[in-house]
Amino acid sequence: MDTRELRYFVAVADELHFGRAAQRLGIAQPPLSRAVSQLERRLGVVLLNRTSRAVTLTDAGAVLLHEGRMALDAMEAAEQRTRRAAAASAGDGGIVLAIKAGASAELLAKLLHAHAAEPGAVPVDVLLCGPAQQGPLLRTGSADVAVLHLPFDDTTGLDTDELVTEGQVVVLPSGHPLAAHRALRLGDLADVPGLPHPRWPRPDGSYPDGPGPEVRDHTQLLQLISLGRTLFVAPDSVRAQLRDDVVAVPVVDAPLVTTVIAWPPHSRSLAVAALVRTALRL
Amino acid sequence: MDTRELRYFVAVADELHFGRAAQRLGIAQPPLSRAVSQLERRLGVVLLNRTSRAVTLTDAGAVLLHEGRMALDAMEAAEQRTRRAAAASAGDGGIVLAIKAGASAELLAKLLHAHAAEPGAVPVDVLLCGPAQQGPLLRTGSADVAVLHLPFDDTTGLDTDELVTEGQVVVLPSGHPLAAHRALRLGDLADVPGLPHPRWPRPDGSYPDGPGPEVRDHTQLLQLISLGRTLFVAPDSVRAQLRDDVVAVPVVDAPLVTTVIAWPPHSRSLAVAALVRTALRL
DNA sequence: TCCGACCGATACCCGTGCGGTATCGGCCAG
DNA sequence: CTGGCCGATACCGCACGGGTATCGGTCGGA
Repeated sequence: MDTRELRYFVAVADELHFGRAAQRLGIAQPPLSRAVSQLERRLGVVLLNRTSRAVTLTDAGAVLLHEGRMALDAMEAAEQRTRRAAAASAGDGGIVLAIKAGASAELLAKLLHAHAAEPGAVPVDVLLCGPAQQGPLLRTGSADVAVLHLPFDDTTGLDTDELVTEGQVVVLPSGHPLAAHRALRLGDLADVPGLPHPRWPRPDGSYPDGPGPEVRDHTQLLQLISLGRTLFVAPDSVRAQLRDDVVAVPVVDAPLVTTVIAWPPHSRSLAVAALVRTALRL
Repeated sequence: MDTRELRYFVAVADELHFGRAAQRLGIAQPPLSRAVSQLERRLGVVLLNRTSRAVTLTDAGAVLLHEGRMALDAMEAAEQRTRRAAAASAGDGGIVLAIKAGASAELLAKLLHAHAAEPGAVPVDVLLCGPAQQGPLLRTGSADVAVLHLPFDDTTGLDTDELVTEGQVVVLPSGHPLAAHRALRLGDLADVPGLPHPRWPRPDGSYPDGPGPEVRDHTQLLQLISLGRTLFVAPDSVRAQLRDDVVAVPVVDAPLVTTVIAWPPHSRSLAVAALVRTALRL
């Protein structure tokens, strides 16, 4: 199977529309139709049910969409890591650590400090990324190690070690009535008048519908909270970054958040192994 | 990156010889040279150091060999699983379980029996394979679930659950002086006169050098043992399959063998999940 | 009921690029 | 110094991918 055919099929399966998929791929529609039916002929499997009004996935098509995405990720990972290996042996660039921007700041600082103190430590490039981006970055080879947070991030197919587990707090405007409580429950936060939950961008950049404000980063978020426009549930450790115009109140029934360090399962990099070892000693 | 170029590069990196690699791929040598240097140009990375007498891998080339193998496995897995998904929804064929031929026979029988008793159980095709083949079969999508044995099999990149842990025994001809012992150590078995360790075939079918007899399966092996030509160290559970012309003696310092059930980390198959659940209940 | 819009498939043409053969250039052995 | 080995280069023919034009089928609205 060819990557081209697979990329084409994934685009069609995503869009369920040959025209839009062709546009996304930057080609015309007829070659796309041809390539997909050629793939079906090669596999001997019907992947899509087409009518002139709708395109739907068959069971086999759903499998290929899922498995094919992994395979394309693996291809991209091979390419990225090869490029980075070449850059590394040319002397510039070290290993890349991906972490959600604004998360586990203190832990990250301690980790980088401890790592730098090791003899023969490889330089670490920190890649601050959006929510739930660390896993894909690892899987596509754009990063060598990542810090991620269960149960939010998906670790399937990655090797991990646990670093810390913590409860969650809700961050509220300091003047708000709820801020006076010693503890809260998720039910108390579901429909607070005037404090809707914020809306984060999806991977494709669009925002879900809802009443809350659209946010892109933590600075923006904290400002919106201090303005009394929204609230925010996050792990305990965000407290270290809060100023006194906002208040953190424990949420007793929020799921525990486990911070883990993760790497691709077949990693052979000694540098990654050393960094993980350092992290586990913290 | 194209699968064709990657397959070509992997072949050259394996053989470290363009001519042999071309032969293995079934093409002439010049297109192969061209494809590999085109890949290098596309990546902007030197993968091979060539002289007219020898070809060696660069660091980046070693990375691409490793990562590229994984990526090609993933591509093949996508293809295989799609084909099998189509066959499954056509009604024929169930999930494929890979297990080393002759290993954990009793456990396998219990598992299959328990699974068959479940309501709505999917049929299970058992794929008996050679040593250390289960991992690759899972990774290339030829199997959905496998039983493997630590520390012999490589589980990197697979999700696993432990089933049982057991010690090892040495299987000896019943008349042999060592057979009278209650327990033995690995050191006692290293150089037993007249009883060299058997030689198993490598994945490519060739045999390593050594004094022991070449063996291909357990029947052959047991026959050679009863003939007094070799001995064999294996997990406790092989005892169930022994006849009285051979004797099993515990090896006290042999590594413990853990039997695990494994599946690809991103498996979404409910049938696999059900089989794993059944296995854990045993 | 019919027309128009939408959507995927088909027909046909053109250019890129893959694979083949022939040959070159460098390197070690005898 | 020469023959043999090995990878690179040169050149050619054809298959295949991508483009435009068009068809066939289906739904919605007048």
